[in-house]
Amino acid sequence: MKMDERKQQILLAIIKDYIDTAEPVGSRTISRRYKLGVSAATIRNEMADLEDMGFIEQPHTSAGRIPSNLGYRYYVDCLMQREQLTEEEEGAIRNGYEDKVREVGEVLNRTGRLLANLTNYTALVQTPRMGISTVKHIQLVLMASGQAMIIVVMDTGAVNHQIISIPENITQQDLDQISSVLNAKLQGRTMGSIRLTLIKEIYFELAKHRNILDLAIELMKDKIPSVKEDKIYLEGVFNILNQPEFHNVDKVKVLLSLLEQEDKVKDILKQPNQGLGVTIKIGSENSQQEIQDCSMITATYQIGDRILGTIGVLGPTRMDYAKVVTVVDSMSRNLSRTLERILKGNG
Amino acid sequence: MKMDERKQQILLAIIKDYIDTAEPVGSRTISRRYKLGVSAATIRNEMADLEDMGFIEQPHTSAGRIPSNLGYRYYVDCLMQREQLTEEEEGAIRNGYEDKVREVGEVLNRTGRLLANLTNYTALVQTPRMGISTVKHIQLVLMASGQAMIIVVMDTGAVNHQIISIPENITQQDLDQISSVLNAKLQGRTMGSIRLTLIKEIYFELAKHRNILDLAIELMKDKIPSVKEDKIYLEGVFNILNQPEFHNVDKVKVLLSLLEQEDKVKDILKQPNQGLGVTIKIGSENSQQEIQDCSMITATYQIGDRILGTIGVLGPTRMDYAKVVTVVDSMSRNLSRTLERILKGNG
DNA sequence: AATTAGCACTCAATACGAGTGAGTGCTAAC
DNA sequence: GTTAGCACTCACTCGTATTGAGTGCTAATT
Repeated sequence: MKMDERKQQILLAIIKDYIDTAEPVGSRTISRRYKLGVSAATIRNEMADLEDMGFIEQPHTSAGRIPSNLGYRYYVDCLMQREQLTEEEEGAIRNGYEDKVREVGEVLNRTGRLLANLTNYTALVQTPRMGISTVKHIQLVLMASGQAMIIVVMDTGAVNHQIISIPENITQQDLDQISSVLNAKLQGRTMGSIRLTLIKEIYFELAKHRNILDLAIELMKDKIPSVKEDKIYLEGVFNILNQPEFHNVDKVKVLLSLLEQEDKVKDILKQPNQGLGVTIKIGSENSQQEIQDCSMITATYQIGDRILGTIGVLGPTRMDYAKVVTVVDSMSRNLSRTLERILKGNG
Repeated sequence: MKMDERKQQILLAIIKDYIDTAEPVGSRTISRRYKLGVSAATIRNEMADLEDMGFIEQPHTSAGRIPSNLGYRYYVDCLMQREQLTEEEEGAIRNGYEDKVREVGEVLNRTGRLLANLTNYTALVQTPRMGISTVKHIQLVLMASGQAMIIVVMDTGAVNHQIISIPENITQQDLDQISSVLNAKLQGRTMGSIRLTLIKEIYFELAKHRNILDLAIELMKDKIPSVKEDKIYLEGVFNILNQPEFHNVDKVKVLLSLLEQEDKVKDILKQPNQGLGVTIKIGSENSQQEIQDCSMITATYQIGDRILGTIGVLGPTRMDYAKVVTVVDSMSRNLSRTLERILKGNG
């Protein structure tokens, strides 16, 4: 069977209508609502063909058709025309980050909120991939005897801290000394670049201060590289409650408990990434069991040609692809630009 | 009408049964399930009285009775016996904080998780009220020309940071100088104690460095005191999905969108606080519209006789009060002890 | 050969009515 | 004061139409 012009138009009509109404759509509806110049009977015949080809399916015999995953796939690949942003939306994106926003964390946060608000689905924003941000400052603060806090500030504005155990006899002066050595050695470096050579340099530097040497080495080897840089900003989780497909509490529970598990959420975005541009995963194309009746639209953001991370929107397969693709694309470009401004602005 | 012994027993039976089953309970059920030594008919008569008195109500004519808010109130005030913790639960609370947990934030976090897990409702944990924690360290880091980050470490282990604008010509050396003055003046002080006298001291100290004086004063006056210390840890939000009263998505939506609004959540815990011990708010006793068919059980935690904050559990009015009261009480005491250990342990 | 009108058929959804059962209130007897 | 008995209520559950949107097939039409 061949996919001719008319079949395409009918498939398009079915998908558009279904995205709108969330109801199975029948031949009558199409012939009434869309001016295709043929009768319902003809449409019925074509629909039977489309079903044979696997693009649409029937929930039950006497119902209309709904798009299959394959149908959506054909739609986004061949039929869909991206929706233009309204001026309002364009404005919202453009003004999303007032210039006073300088912290990367804050930028990502706003990105998530905007994505969720513009699409009415759930937004996911990944922090920039480790290895791009560099250490700006390291500080050790004595909290109590035998306890210190280590604070690592990245040039992105990210701040990480953790409490660590130290020998009882270490003083704040000792810590200051270590801090200054660490700062001298690590400033401007990425986490990934902390290598043995550096550790040797530290060793050499502090060799005469045996009491703090071990601590310094430990920090270098274990504590600092373990600073976690990746995090997912989740926004608009509750938007799914507005979708008719989630009117039953059990489905909500499945999805929400997935989104509660941070590592699983990370996996969702950590798909082997297909280069630049917008990626669409439809239903069972998603590897995670729990979102196999959802679709994800993602896009990477970057500086130059270095990909930093991914942003995405998660919604039911019956999602407004035409719109979401535009929004995600536009937001990812804007995010790239904004990060470039912030990070290149620094030294 | 008088509340005699038997009425009490019947009310108690109704409430226990309803808490268990979430179904209206009838006279037959009571006479069968609870050995009161009287017939269903007698119970019916008593129930009619209890209804007149406002303690129970009927959803519709031919249904059993359910407790009214007033009924629950009478129950928790006069009838309820606190449930003992199981050994398991007691163990969980006791071991909730292994000794390696030294950060206040982490302690509060675990408190929330434990509360939610033990009760199967939603847990709310307020951070210790400003004014108790003292400044441990202040650090200024130059991020870019005209931009710096200010980091404030409290003795509780809380770390706050924000990006601020500074004059273009300020160098890291200038910032270090300010840092050291600020540290000298502020270490060991609470946020609340930053007063004009201190600012004058700074002024005196830095008078000869005109270029950084303004910045230092601004930090002291505006930036540092505005460090936000209060936050609510929310845990087990999705536990409400397991409650039959939230089987319909619209109710879920109302509650979840309330819990999304941080300031409203703060208000919930910020009720004028009734001294020590456990406080119970039932249904319409809550001031917030959205939780008028929920109950809140809260308790304060403190060091010595200084109240630091509140923890609480939010569930449907049909909540297992006997158990939750015990858990909340026990957790709040344990939290007080733990914080005491951490905070008094420091200098 | 493609299209369409017509028709029989399917089946979820809705409506309806009878039956069930848990519950009540009232009354009269204990 | 308590209880047995009874009539009554009313949500709930079935099973049985009824409806209506939808289909597939066939035969007539273009």
